[in-house]
Amino acid sequence: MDFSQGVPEPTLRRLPTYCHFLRRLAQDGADVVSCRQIGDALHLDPTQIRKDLAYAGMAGRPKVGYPVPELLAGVENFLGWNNTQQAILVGAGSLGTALLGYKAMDRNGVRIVAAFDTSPDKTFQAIHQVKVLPMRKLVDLVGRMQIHVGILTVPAESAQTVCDLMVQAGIRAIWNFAPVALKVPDTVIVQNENLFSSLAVLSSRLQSTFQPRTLPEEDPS
Amino acid sequence: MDFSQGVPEPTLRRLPTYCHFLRRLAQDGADVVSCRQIGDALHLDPTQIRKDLAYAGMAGRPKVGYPVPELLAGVENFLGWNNTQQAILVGAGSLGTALLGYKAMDRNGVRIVAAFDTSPDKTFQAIHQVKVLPMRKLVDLVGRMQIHVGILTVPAESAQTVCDLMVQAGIRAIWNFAPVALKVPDTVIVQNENLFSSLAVLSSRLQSTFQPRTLPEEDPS
DNA sequence: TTTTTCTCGATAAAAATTTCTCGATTGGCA
DNA sequence: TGCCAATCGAGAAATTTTTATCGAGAAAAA
Ligand SMILES: NC(=O)c1ccc[n+]([C@@H]2O[C@H](COP(=O)([O-])OP(=O)(O)OC[C@H]3O[C@@H](n4cnc5c(N)ncnc54)[C@H](O)[C@@H]3O)[C@@H](O)[C@H]2O)c1
Ligand SMILES: NC(=O)c1ccc[n+]([C@@H]2O[C@H](COP(=O)([O-])OP(=O)(O)OC[C@H]3O[C@@H](n4cnc5c(N)ncnc54)[C@H](O)[C@@H]3O)[C@@H](O)[C@H]2O)c1
Repeated sequence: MDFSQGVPEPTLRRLPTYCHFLRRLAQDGADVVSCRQIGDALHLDPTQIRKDLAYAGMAGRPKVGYPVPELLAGVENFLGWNNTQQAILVGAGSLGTALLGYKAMDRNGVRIVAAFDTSPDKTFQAIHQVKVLPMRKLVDLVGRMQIHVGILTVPAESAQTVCDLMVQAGIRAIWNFAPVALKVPDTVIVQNENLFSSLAVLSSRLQSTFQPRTLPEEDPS
Repeated sequence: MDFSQGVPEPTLRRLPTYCHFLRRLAQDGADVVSCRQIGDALHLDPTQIRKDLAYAGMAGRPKVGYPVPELLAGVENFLGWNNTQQAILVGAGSLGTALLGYKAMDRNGVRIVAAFDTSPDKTFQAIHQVKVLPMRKLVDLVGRMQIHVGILTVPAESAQTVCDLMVQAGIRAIWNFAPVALKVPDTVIVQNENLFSSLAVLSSRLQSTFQPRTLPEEDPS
């Protein structure tokens, strides 16, 4: 398999889905699983799954499939989900609160160890067992705890400012929920999460079921 | 331009970003904008932007660029964001509450007109001015108000049940936040929103900055 | 007016990704 | 044991998406 370019992003995006499915399978006590089974459950092409798993370094056996526990462990390991990254979250608003309360995060590679906010109403409280601190504590805490991941859930207009602060503090990867393109040094990774992108795909598809964009060819009947 | 296959999904996912940028530009009173400017601001290739805009049916003028108001209106119109879809949300928990409070939704093609939940603690209250109703009211309301879009924010184990109910009620498109592959008839559109996909891309990238997956060639020094 | 420069539109090339095909391996079963 | 069916792995082909190139139009400058 060709690793010179790293793993294709689409593959990377599918792997967590496999993980989730495999976990349920493991709970149900399944020993082995074939790509076909996974494909049926997840509505994906078996060949593609096989290729994705190969990227993650997993091999199966003909006629049998993949051993579920090994496969799960292998994929989780590949994604770096067994040594959880510690993260901070900035912006303990609606979305921030939801993320703080999202228990599944722990099992998926990230643990939020502290939140930050400007609002005095929020600071020095705990939201879902995570302390909310004032912004001035950010740089020190990030440096002291060697935190690499920052989650950005402040309004769009504050995003760049907060981003700069994160970078200054030593954050290496930013998960950005604000709908802006952050400016960062080359050494910092930004992953944008844009809800409206998905929504656009949905509305566009929906719209085209009402009034298809393509005029149909003459019916050959 | 070739519309026989519909618009490419990557294009569709980029369009909302352009919209957001254009809105700010329009607020600032800009008359025209070139692909180059957009590309600089959004860190994208100008050629790609031009192609995306062409898919949306927008044309510019050489040397000048695109007129901002027309471009914005055109893209919004293309995405169906000017005749807002009404939607219901099921699962008024952490995430559901955040979405109900997300004001920007209105400007991006979807208005949540009602929420539903099984928990008696939640029902008959209003969250962010949206009423939360018990599940038994769902089918009637969806039918009566001719609602086509459903937002699914219940725990994974309830997702399929709720999905079936939505389909039965006449929902045509489901925006699914639960990490499961829903089973629906062909006529129903499902758009999955999987946070952990993005997170996987982020952690994988971060991991490879620490220990690149590719063994480096012999150092030529 | 003429020249220069910028930007679009269309087409072509390149790259990435998905899908297909085929042979090989394995386990089950007569 | 020997055959059959299921499944994997690898490479080829097809498709999709991104990037590059070129000519032309339009404004600004000379
Ligand atoms: N609510 C959603 O469902 C949702 C979904 C997707 C994306 N988003 C995006 O997430 C961001 C936050 O949305 P929200 O709905 O949670 O908003 P919100 O207003 O509820 O929360 C924002 C929080 O950030 C804090 N804040 C503001 N400026 C700050 C600063 N300079 N430094 C630190 N903290 C600051 C505020 O005190 C507030 O607590 C927005 O950019 C929004 O576009 C929200
Ligand atoms: N919290 C997050 O940040 C987050 C992020 C991404 C995805 N998700 C996903 O969104 C879903 C909800 O997450 P959450 O954190 O909001 O959970 P939550 O427990 O806070 O909320 C779930 C809500 O759904 C309601 N509910 C449960 N079963 C129901 C049913 N059968 N019919 C109607 N309502 C029902 C509950 O009463 C509760 O109000 C989960 O599938 C989760 O994986 C959550």
